[in-house]
Amino acid sequence: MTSVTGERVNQVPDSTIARLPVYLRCLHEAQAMRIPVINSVGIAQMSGGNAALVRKDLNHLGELGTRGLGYDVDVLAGHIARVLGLTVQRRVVLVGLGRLGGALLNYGGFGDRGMTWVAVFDTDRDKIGTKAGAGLTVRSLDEAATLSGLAADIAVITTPAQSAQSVADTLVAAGVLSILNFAPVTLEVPGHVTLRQVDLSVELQILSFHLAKGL
Amino acid sequence: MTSVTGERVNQVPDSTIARLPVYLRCLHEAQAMRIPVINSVGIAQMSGGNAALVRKDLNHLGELGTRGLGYDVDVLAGHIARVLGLTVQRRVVLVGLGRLGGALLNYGGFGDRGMTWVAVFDTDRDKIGTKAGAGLTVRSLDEAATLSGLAADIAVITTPAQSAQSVADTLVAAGVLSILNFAPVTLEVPGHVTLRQVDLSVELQILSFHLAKGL
DNA sequence: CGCTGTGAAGAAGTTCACAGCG
DNA sequence: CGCTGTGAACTTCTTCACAGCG
Repeated sequence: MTSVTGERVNQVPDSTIARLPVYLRCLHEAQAMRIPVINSVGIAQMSGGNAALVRKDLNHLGELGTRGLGYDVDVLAGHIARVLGLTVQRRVVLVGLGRLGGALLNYGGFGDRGMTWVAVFDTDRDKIGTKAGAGLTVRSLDEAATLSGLAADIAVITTPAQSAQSVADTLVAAGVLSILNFAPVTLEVPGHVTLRQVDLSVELQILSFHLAKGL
Repeated sequence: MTSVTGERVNQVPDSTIARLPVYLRCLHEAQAMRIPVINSVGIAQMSGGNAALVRKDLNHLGELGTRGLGYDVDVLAGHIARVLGLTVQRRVVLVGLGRLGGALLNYGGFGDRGMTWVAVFDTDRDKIGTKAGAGLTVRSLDEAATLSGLAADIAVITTPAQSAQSVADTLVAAGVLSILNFAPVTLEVPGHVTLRQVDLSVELQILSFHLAKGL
């Protein structure tokens, strides 16, 4: 759907999208430091990237800079937030209230911008009915009907690997369009669902490789 | 020691390295299912990738397959583990025993293959001296001498954003060569140190973008 | 005949270098 | 004069397509 607003956001490459949240964080830091204007070199330093790439990335969102000056921090932050869809409040559900799930629930960085936890699910009878963080009561995922009624945008899976696929199936059936999976399995979801895998042990193994290489 | 075995591991591209841990996980699943041989199509399905790419990736490690058959699961798993340096036990320290830190400490997936927690640090006086998971006692990072004595390979940072850079500096000074940072800041480390950033809120923001894009 | 290994083609992403505007 | 915006060069990654071996 070629968006009525005529944005050319569709053309923003994935690699750029992955960097925008980082730029946004840098801009928030700049705001906290009362810096009103920043140039591509400054953003590159703060984000650990390259200035030319920063310009290319930002240019995908439009011509937001002023030649000879740089970018207005507030304007740019607002623009990135809008492109990332953070101006809309996203409704997020957590499935699997283990330690990691609990950590995410109480992780300030989320609720911060655009994300609201709307439900917590677990299969453990001892946990169901108890209060999780954020004032939410832990429920059973069996109530798929309940899930549909939540109109959740994003689901975060922090269950054991063995249950992750069936949880994902339930979520997809309930209309969830985006899944962030922390379980160490490759999930299969229909093409219209966006899936991101975060496997913590993969990260450690990559570091291990670099240690092995460096000797 | 420029590896007596004359490996050509140095030429393995980063993108391949990032996928090897995923292939390894698939092979472990195959082992659990008593599947002795697997072909590139099978690995591609299990890992959610493309068969040609799987072959290219694996071929970087040598000619490990048998034409007309596929790859011996055990042999391949062993080879990948060796390339990733998982045959050596890696000594990992955790800095910042918050909820996320606690979750990682007790996350089975780590201790599993090649990773051993050797110390836990925190600045909170109430936590120092108490037992964390894995039978470790929480210590103060002030004792940088202690840290050096640990001969840690990898450090995992789960402190608040504001303290992460100074923690990283301390770790680098103590000789740590690989850092996995969960704090939402861009860390600066010397070139010889490998750094990986995992920012959980970045992941959610990327999902948010895809929701926004899909209308 | 099936599946790996691989050159060649193609796509995607990054860096360069500078024109052009404020 | 400084910094953005951007074509063009370059590099890296992925896919294709098939030769070649078991």
